[in-house]
Amino acid sequence: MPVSLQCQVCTGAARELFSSLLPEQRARFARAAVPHAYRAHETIFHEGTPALAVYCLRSGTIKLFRRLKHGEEVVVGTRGAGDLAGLRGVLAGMPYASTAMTLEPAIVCAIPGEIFVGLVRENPMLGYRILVRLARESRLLEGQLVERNHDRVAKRTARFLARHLPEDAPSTSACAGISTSREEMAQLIGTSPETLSRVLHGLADEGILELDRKEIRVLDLEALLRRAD
Amino acid sequence: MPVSLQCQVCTGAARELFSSLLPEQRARFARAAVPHAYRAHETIFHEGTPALAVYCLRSGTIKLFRRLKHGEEVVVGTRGAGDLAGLRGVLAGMPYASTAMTLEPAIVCAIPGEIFVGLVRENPMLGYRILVRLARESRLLEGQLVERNHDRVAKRTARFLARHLPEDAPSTSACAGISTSREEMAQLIGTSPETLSRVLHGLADEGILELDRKEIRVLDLEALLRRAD
DNA sequence: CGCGATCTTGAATAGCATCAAACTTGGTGG
DNA sequence: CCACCAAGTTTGATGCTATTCAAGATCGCG
Repeated sequence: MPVSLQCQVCTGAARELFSSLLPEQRARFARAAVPHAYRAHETIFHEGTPALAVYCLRSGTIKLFRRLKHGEEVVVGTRGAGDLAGLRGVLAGMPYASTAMTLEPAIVCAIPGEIFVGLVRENPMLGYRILVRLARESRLLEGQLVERNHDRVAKRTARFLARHLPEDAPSTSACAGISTSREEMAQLIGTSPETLSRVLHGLADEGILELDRKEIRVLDLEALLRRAD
Repeated sequence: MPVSLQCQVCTGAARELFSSLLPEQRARFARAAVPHAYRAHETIFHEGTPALAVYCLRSGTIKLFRRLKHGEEVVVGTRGAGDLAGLRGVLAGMPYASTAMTLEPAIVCAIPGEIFVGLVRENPMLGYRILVRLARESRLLEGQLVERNHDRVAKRTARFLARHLPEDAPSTSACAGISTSREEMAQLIGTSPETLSRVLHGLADEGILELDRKEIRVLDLEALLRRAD
């Protein structure tokens, strides 16, 4: 798949992150960064392989997951436009701790680790911004994994739905923008497809949702949010 | 409890972390840092309060935990000599995500957040080292929480015991340095005291451990490690 | 020696995964 | 246009792990 993209040093959502780069640094960045258009369900990097690059999402969504010995995939996070992936591996100088895979078509810039680290080390402002971002991300990760340990599937599902409502959601009748299969949705919530199905139909029976193979409509947002908390 | 300690800018395990400080910076650090000797089970900072300081452990051990609505404590990590606590809150400019409490008597230096952030921003080498540390810590956190989600209590217990063996452990007869009560040990493993008791006695019945109210002796390290994996 | 705290043991139960079978749905080709 | 197939989804039945509640055992300590 030949790509005729050129890295503008993230004109997108990550622009501010890199805004402190000097012209020379910016040029170095742009020269080294390799953008690539991925289709849905393509792997960007594999758990356990040397962390050679940091990936910057210009568009699309990806999931990060670990594979257990048993073979099962555990999703540890998702990233969207403007987010970075593979950051920790590169900084720690260790292999990637998880696999990154696109959930939808995505445009992703690969920034070689050495270049990235070089820029971070010589540009304190960039370093500080990365630090803040990593700190925020780490807090969030902790919260999500604690939540997954201690909240019931029903609650997590409600929260997941609430998080994926389109912005322009009318308060009583919204449409969850879930493009993924039930299998994948179950993974993101951290449960099995069967259990998810039961929970979803439970909510439908109570008139909170309306289910359709392709779409999940929220009929009673109030009630949904009540369960999400 | 009046303390006559003085901060040497961490002559201990965290020394290398701060080794890049220039004399003036080092002096500023030492002036601002406030060491304090805590007894066991004292709270260093509370979840939800503004993150005003980074804490650097000179000696002792602490646990970090979140309290759920239900009232239950969820341990999200432990820190020992040379480790930092409260780092993410200060960097993210957000309240502490967890509460820090000593498990044993500990000597801990409080470094005001502004001073810490100031030093990090003006000393790229320090910033980079903090970054690497945070990246490592975050990977570890992720691994531990995933493990807690998907490994059985028996396995986690075995791992916990293996991690807490004294260094000079003879291969077949070691003594786990567990000073805490069963209640606390259960918290650290992420289970209930009752379940922990059952698991421990299960291992004892198989001749892997020998239990005593005050001490846990490992009789068959091989077998223990086999269960830990 | 007795009392309170901690630890242990037992029984009942919740929540979820798993297995397996029925049921949709969309696509394909006759 | 319809029959059919494969993939995805739903539903039911069952089992397992760990929690919870409750009662009993043990220890340390006054």
